[in-house]
Amino acid sequence: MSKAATVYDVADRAGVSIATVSRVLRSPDAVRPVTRERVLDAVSALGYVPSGSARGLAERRTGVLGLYFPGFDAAEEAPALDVLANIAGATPPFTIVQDETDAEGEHPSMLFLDEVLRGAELEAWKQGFVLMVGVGRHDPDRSTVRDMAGRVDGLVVLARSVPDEVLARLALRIPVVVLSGPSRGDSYDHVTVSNAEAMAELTRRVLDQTGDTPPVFLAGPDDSPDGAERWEGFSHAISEAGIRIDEVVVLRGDFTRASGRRAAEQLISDGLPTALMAANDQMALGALDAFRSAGIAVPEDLIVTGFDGIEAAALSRPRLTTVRQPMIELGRAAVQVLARRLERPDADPVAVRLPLEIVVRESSLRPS
Amino acid sequence: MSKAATVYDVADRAGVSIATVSRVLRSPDAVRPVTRERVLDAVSALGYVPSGSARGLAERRTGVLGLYFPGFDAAEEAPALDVLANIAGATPPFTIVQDETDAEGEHPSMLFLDEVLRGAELEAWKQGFVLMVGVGRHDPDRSTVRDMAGRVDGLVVLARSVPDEVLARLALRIPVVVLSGPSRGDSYDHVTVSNAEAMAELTRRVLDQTGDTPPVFLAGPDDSPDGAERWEGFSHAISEAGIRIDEVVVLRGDFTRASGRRAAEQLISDGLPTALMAANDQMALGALDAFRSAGIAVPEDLIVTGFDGIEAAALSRPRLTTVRQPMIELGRAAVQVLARRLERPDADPVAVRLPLEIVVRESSLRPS
DNA sequence: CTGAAAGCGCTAACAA
DNA sequence: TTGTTAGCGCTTTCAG
Repeated sequence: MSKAATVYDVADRAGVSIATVSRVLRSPDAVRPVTRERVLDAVSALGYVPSGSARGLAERRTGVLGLYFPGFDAAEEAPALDVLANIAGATPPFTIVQDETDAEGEHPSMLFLDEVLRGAELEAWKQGFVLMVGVGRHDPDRSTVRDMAGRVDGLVVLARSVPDEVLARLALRIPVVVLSGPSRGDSYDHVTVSNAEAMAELTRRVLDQTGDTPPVFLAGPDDSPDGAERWEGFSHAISEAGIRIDEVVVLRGDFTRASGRRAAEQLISDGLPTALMAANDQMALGALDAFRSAGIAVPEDLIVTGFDGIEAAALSRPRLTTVRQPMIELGRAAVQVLARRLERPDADPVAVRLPLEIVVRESSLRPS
Repeated sequence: MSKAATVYDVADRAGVSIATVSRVLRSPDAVRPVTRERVLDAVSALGYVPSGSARGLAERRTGVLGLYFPGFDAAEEAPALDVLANIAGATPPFTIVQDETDAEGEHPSMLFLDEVLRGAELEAWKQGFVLMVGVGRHDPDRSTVRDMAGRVDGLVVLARSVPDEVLARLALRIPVVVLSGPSRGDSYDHVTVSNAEAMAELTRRVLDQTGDTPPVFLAGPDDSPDGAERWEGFSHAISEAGIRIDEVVVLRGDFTRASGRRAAEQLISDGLPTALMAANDQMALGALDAFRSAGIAVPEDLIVTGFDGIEAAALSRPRLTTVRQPMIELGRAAVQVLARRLERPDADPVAVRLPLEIVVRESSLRPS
């Protein structure tokens, strides 16, 4: 790690000019085989690795795509993990935990982002890009995202993770794709899902079973755009069925399992509805927990539905009816749109809307 | 997105030199407030975003850390997803799936990497770095990782994802941390877990219950270093108990749930052992599936254990006894070690070994 | 086929 | 406090 070799070092050693070194690396065929060999020898002898910065500067492109997520809110307080305490031998190689309690799986939205990231990764890989993942800090000026914008060829941004005016500025420099959230008539490319439509359909199906008694809606935090769209779909279907919206009981949670549990407990003491429709799976699962503890049978006593299609929803008892987000596809689509934009910089902005999948499972299937 | 503004543009517009522009951005206090304001105005007026490449070149550091993973083997054949087919309105907003069968959750090692990535992300965020995630292609020359190496300040590499000689060359240019896998006496920093010791302990505990009848071992693919270490721990405990290794039945799987199921089916027809110890959770869960179908009771009829501590292992019935990898901590530790190395480039290489957690659940608790 | 030289956009002495 | 200037390492005409 002394001092990294540069083109000059390689050129010297091979007895050629730096231009030739560059050629050998970029277009090998434009160089006579003997010369090429000499250069390649020098390259490996010196352990030459080209500087991405220099290359990026000269080429005016980096081959890197960026993915920007909002910050780790909860994780911020994660313990400070002191690695140095674990230098080999300093700690026992394992610990033992007896019979721990049922898994909670309380990573609210991170699970979602993990999968989106995986999809993005996959598609970036296919398209020959590397992905740079940035996580928002709570800087007033959003400098992280600006930093990223300076080092990538294009940026995928999670909706509402960046203030509009900052986004507008970034878009001046590189193509930006907005992921999820409402697709407004702006000039960015968008990749979204049809939250409202799917929730409306799910609601219709629940109403088919419950008749005219409206389900209770368990909403998310009121600053969540997804939550808002889901509510919109729900209320649309409700009105459509001729039920007055103000007859509907709406409980508010915060997308965590605990808040679902609390909501269910409240219902248990206030009197059970025919159905509970939650704005996400975590809350629905929490409710399932509470109902089980109280000896209330789902779906016999009431129907429960979720939204998102997280893995735990398929593993619960009863398994949870939900709407599956195409998380991997969202990531892939975003990168694909970005790559396309890079090729045709002035095509019209596109709004890609991926289909959701309504997954009907036992939690909503009332035995007749 | 016309032509991105540069320092020169900003300087012109603000009527100052480029040095002053740079100063305003790097050390604002070194500039008279009025001048600073003028520059900042020009910056926003022009939507100036500094070029990371130029900055990186001049500063000789990028503020980016790299994380390199081996390629998507299976995913390679992932469907080619044609986004353009989904331009808004072109497809139905949702589809409906009735009563799908039990979730498979067949992302072999990706789940592991997801979590490691999340940990790395978290720590990078804390330390003020951005993370660049690269996924290996099957290039003969490993150009992806070399490309990455050229654009980051330090690199975390998953063990065995990069040939030794390539790694050695990269390490000439930037610090490298090797994640997981055996920590040999090389000059890199290592972050690993104690696979063998934990597996040995788990085996002892199983033997406590089964007495001298040796468990069947369900191994992973033979090119997996983790798998090898686990086998090593298992066989160590076996010998220690005075059992001859060649008395042990070893089945080989490929870490997938399906292969676990097949192994279990074979046992069912060949005759049940007292215990089945799998080299990872996926296979153990597959075995659980097969036993359940066959009406065989776990742990009453035989004990089953896994390894890794994936979420599904906590949600199965019976819940699976396993050894939990500190995946998030692995990612965090790797980044932390890297950051530390960046500060003190010539400290001795460290080998961090994180403790595993043996999680005892019902699948291994024989009722007495 | 190869070399010379002009940038790419920014930082950091060094002067003023 | 501000400006001048010399790189940082690489790509890419343009000559030869």
